[in-house]
Amino acid sequence: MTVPRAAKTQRRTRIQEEKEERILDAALDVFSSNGFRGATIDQIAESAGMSKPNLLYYFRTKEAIYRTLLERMLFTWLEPLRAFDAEGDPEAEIRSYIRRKLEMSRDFPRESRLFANEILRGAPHIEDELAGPLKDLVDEKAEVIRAWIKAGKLGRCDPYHLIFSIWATTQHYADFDVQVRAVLGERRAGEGRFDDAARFLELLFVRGLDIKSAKGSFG
Amino acid sequence: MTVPRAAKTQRRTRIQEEKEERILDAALDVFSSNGFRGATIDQIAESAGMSKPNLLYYFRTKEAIYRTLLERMLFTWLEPLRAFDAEGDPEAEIRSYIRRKLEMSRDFPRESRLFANEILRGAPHIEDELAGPLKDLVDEKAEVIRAWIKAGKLGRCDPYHLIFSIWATTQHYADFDVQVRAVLGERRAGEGRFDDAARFLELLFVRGLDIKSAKGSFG
DNA sequence: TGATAATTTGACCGGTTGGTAAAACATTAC
DNA sequence: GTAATGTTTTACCAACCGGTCAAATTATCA
Repeated sequence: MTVPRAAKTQRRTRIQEEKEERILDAALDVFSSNGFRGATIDQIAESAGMSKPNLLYYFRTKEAIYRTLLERMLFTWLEPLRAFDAEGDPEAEIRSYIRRKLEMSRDFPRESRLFANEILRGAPHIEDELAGPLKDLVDEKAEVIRAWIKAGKLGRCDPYHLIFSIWATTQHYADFDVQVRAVLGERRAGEGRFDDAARFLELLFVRGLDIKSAKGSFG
Repeated sequence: MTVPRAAKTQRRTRIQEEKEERILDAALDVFSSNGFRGATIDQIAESAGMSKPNLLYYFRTKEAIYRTLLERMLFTWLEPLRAFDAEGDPEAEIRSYIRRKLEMSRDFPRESRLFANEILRGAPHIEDELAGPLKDLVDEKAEVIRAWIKAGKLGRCDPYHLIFSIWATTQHYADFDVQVRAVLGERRAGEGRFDDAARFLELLFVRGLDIKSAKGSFG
């Protein structure tokens, strides 16, 4: 029998681990730039340097690849928000949250686009994830922000929309990259635009939220 | 001969106009929620209440429908930015720009998602539009903002990233609607979230940009 | 080395999809 | 009414696509 077909009980051979990684990387490329429906197994297989049946030996279906990718991505996507610390200084926390999210857009644009794609389509694969773990986490952090407001460390504002606006502005640089590049033109072609964005966004939020820093302004 | 096939010379029959409109509306539904590749002609045809060959009598290809939709959408999408007035009061202009964009997210979410989809895919159909007309318009408005800054009406900041951040935050409510709803839960289920968003965003930007209003604070 | 299990390949299949051909049907113009 | 033009339908096709199968090949290990 040749049943195992990747991860039946646990990770088996070194070759399995290696190939699966190559497939996932190729799939991330293809899915993030073509969407689930727009991606073909042949494309992924070719990009991973193997034949379609060979790829299907490691992942039984296209869906299986996609789901694996989504799972991994969701975890890292939430990492920065998890790091948001109630004990920390509001200004420092918000600044570093913005910076972290911006770094993710710079370093993992494919993951960001994969996520954007899924959400655009109505999140058919992760609706439970959104209404469950994500909502809980956001609720928790919103409470932190609300406490800061009550303590007078922050101007009054809706913490949910605050979080949304940080997500939106930072992910924009990954998801709408083509547009950003087209508009900026040759000016600041390289990674410089991420530094500019960080500067602008930190200023916008720190000032806009009327944050009273414990240790005064950094700048 | 039955050659005309929709708009050979000019708009001909009333029936043509009517059917084309129905097709475009159905196509907007289908394209915006499934992407170009994910949409099928059959789906569009069914949603428009006609047979596939009948639909193809009005638009020769799937591409043709998509292009028509994109063209229309781009025009209205840029409308709010065009309305941005150099002569106006900075605070009023930025407030109304935010409000207008937010209204577009509320009233035309399908168009917003169609656009987001196209950009996510690398804007294959509208790259010229982005690097040409869009860039020119943004350059022009960035100059306006820069002038306001020079005149001391606005704190120093990068006008391009300012525009990006308004785009991002406002379109977020259309493009990431599922996520927004999931996180907000039953709380503020209806259209109320747009009012909350408007309140938050206007506050964030007016304060964050350190705008010195001619007529003092509105609130 | 040989047996056993893991991996890879080529050939194939059924369903879907974008699009066509041609004839039937409806509408309008005279 | 009838001829010309505009519209709709039925039947169809070729390419693509997700996935299977069985045989061939390679790696592992006693």
